[in-house]
Amino acid sequence: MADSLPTSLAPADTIAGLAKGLAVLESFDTERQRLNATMAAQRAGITRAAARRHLLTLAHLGYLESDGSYYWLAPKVLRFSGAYMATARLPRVVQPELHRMAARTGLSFSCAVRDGDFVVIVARSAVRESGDRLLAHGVHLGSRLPVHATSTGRVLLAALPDVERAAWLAAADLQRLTAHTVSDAAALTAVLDDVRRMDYCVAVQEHELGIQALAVPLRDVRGNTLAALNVVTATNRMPPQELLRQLLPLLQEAARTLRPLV
Amino acid sequence: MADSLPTSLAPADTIAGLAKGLAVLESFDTERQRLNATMAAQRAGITRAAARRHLLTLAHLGYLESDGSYYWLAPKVLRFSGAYMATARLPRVVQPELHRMAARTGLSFSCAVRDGDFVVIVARSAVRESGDRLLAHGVHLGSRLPVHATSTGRVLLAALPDVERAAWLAAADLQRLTAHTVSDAAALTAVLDDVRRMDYCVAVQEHELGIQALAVPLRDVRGNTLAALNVVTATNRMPPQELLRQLLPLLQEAARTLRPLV
DNA sequence: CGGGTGTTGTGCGATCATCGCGCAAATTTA
DNA sequence: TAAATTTGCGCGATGATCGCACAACACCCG
Repeated sequence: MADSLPTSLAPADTIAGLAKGLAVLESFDTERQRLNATMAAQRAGITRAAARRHLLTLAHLGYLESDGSYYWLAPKVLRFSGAYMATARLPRVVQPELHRMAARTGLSFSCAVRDGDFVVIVARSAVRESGDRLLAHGVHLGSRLPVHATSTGRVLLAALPDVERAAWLAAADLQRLTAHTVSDAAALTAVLDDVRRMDYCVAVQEHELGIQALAVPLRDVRGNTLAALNVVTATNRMPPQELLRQLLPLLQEAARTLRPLV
Repeated sequence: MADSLPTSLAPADTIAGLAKGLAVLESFDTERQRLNATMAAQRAGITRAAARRHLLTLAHLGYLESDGSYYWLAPKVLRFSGAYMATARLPRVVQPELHRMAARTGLSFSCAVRDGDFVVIVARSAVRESGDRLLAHGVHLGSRLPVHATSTGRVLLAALPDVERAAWLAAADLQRLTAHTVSDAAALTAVLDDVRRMDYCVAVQEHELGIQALAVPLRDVRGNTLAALNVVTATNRMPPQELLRQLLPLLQEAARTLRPLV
């Protein structure tokens, strides 16, 4: 139900069928992986009959698979991410730098941009920890993490002009994800002011227990913040001040190197 | 122009707007990353006016970015792959096995399924070679490789029933990608018969010079081939018979381990 | 076992979203 | 500067999409 159809009025030329179809496709997420017409209708905010037609169409085109009643995502949806990854400048130039840092430190680095209330991971270099347990496992390319509880998200929020930031904060639902999540608008504003002043952000166990992250903004030559770079570590491996001492210079250096390239 | 709109007649309830919109979204690929209304119309096989409306809609929904005339993919398209990767059983169960094999051998392993004339990479464990030059670089999650010139593709083709295989071969455009590509239907049939008999496939420099690959089918307990697992090496690192001797047992063992899980 | 209650599948006529024509503005070429 | 070409987009006609409503099915409970 969270974010279904665009709330803003359709701007002149809009294809309703396409918007609804994508709303249907978006309603398949981590929680609801298998939907029937009734559920899809609810989640996408359309009628059951319409949902059925859209599901049928998506299945016919190969984006969904179906047993007749239920539908689920087909691998064909990877086509879009494949095309994005192959063509978009940002992941292409950032990826090698992330690999380099990961190789040097043995830690996991990501690059993220904002999409509404979430950050989207557009590049990542994950390192298997001892054992093959992945840190912050389940974070893939294309993963969506809540913007208010992540180091990258806060860096991106901090880069917003005051009015936009205020508007976002007023509308946002700052869910408490762990006992450490800052879920109060005033408190978050203060945090974001800090982020602006320091030009980095540390988030300790705000999104997931046992995990902490450090992020810096990635700016282009004109000073626009295009993305955020971050590194993730287990809290029991490194105290926050070590995180800053060892990894902040590395991230800042990477951001500086990438500035003319993005 | 290649594969735009579904050629089969629309089956009863189909939302034309959605089908066209997705055709538009699909027309952004590696070759053409930035399109205007005219080009998108050509590639998607619709009129310019319609293309414009669909592009506008996609941009409004956040899937495309635009400077007013040209359009390109926005990171929001990663949402779909993120959802697929988080929910689909296949990549989830295969991924750890790929990592394990990659860690043991220092080589790159993938898992692929077929989508028409292409295989789609649904899971991958890439290993940076000495230096940080990635082997078969540019192969990402969601990458689409021609089915006839890849080890995985042939394993998947070999699993087709005779009639389907024949139908596919009759319609297929077997592009010659390197001097080694088998691009003759009769020759490919023979190759596929071999693949069936041996239950593995080696492809040496057929897709990319200097690269060879070995693939085996991944079957479920009922014997249906769901995907293909493969490993890629540089031709100058390992002669084909070594590839078979060292890596075939590893892949077969992985496929056997995964059978009850997929 | 049968009637009631909720859910699902889908045909159908009305309606409004979508169609592409075609003009005007912008841009390129001569 | 004028001609030729491409692009942006308004408009009325039309047919694709809408959701109602009924039938078929599943399930529960008296």
